[in-house]
Amino acid sequence: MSTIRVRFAPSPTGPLHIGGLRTALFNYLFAKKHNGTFILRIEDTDQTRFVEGAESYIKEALDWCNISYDEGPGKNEKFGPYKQSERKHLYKAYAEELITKGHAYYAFDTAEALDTERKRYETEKKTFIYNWHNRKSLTNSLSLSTEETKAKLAANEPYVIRFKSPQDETLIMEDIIRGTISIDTNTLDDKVLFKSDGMPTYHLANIVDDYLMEISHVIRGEEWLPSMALHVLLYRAFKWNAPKFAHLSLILKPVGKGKLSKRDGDKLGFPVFPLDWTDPKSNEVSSGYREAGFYPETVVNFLALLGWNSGTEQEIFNLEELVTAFDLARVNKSGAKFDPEKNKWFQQQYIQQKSNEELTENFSELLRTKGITSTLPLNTIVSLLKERAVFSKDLYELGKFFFEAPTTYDVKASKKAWKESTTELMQELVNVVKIIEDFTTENVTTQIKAWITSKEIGFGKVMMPLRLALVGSLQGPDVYEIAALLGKDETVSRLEKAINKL
RNA sequence: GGCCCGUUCGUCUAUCGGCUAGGACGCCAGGUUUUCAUCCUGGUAAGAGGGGUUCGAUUCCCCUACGGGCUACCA
Repeated sequence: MSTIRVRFAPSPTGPLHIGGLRTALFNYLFAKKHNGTFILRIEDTDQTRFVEGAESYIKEALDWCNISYDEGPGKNEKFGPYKQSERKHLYKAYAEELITKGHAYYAFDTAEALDTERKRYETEKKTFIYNWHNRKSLTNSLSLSTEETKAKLAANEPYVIRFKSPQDETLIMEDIIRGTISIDTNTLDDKVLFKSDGMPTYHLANIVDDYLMEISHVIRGEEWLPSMALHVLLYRAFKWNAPKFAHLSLILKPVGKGKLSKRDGDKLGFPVFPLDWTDPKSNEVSSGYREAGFYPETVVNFLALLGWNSGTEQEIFNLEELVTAFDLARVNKSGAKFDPEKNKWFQQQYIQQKSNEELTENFSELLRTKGITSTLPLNTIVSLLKERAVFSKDLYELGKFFFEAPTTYDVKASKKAWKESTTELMQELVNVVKIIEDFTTENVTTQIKAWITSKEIGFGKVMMPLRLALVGSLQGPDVYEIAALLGKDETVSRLEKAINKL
């Protein structure tokens, strides 16, 4: 059995998008499933698009999700460095090797010249492709004589190195997810491999590094599918064994057309980034899952199920379970729309799994930031509130009546609960409450129930206004529990307040 | 425009030629909780269209439509 080595290779041009996070996750799951190695490589060959802080953001996001890499920048650098900018010196020799072997050539066309060509083709309703059909009429080492080329190089004229894509061939390729893909090489572009600024393009750097780092499987987004032919051809030109490829479908926006974008999150009010991100130039803030209150388990689980399923009816998976169940062959071919509602459902499932202790800790911290101190048993309150919460921050809204008496009463609820005779009834209830000796949930329950029964009236006539007086609305946990937790004095005081106000 | 990929309930998906097309989210109804939420039960809703191949197609092939991606000296 050969060793499995996969890599996640983002470029640090901004915050990691959840689509990228899913690619990282699938790579990680595949590696762990097969006892392989998961590598992080930073692809920063485009200096003009470099964004400060993006690399550390990527690392932090992976870390938050518990997706740990075995090799990467600053970690276990066996095949390092793991940043392409630090590998700059490596690539040119490979590009030149290709020229020597006749698989690449120098091109001296200026950006303006190419632009003019493109425009000319456009007016003729044709597509401009730099390849076999027009190489000879453009300025490159294939159209120029050896002497002319040498002269240009000697004169330090700017040049790029282009791949000489083959003619009249149907390339048959295999993708683990998509099966057989075929392409006519005549439709291929002579892609730039080496730029005039001395840096390789993605294509060259990617292939060279995957080879040098002994990558066995390339798992990446569908946006790379059109480049697969070039990459396969490059491996062939170098006489290297190509890794296996798997192209993941994209995550689409919830409504409308197109792939999920940063804007969608802002518009529909859900995060599309793992962590908050402040753009260093515009100071614009994009909100992240972490800060929105989602658990990393939620994000991982939800993302895993977007485009993959285990074939069983299980939907809740932790990371270890995902590793065990994961199979690239069960990844879907088609794009998946992002569904914020289902995302929320996963979060709710996970908060229900949390222990009361952990949630109580979150809760007391939340109260501290709100400046609320209380002697009430927080863990009991949390256990009552938990099933109503989706995020731990909900606990505050859900339970704030425990700490402050209602100042207003929900209008609709008042109408429903507080009738003509209620005031008198509540006054009577105050006296009943006052004589309860030991103010436990049990005693409160039995004694109020006994009184209601003796009055021979419906329970709703008492319980609803009582709830309204204690909570301010017709919501929340069991009324007797609430009363017992608040204590006799507070219960009486809130009842009297309601009697005055309603 | 060209090239490549895709297409099952509104959404995520199961089905690897023979099913009353299953599950989940959402939504609706009922029950439990004398409130709300949770929970339970039930309901709603799908094979893009047209041709083939086959005894039989959601499943295999072709065409069309639609969706997506790519089409930079960006990744």
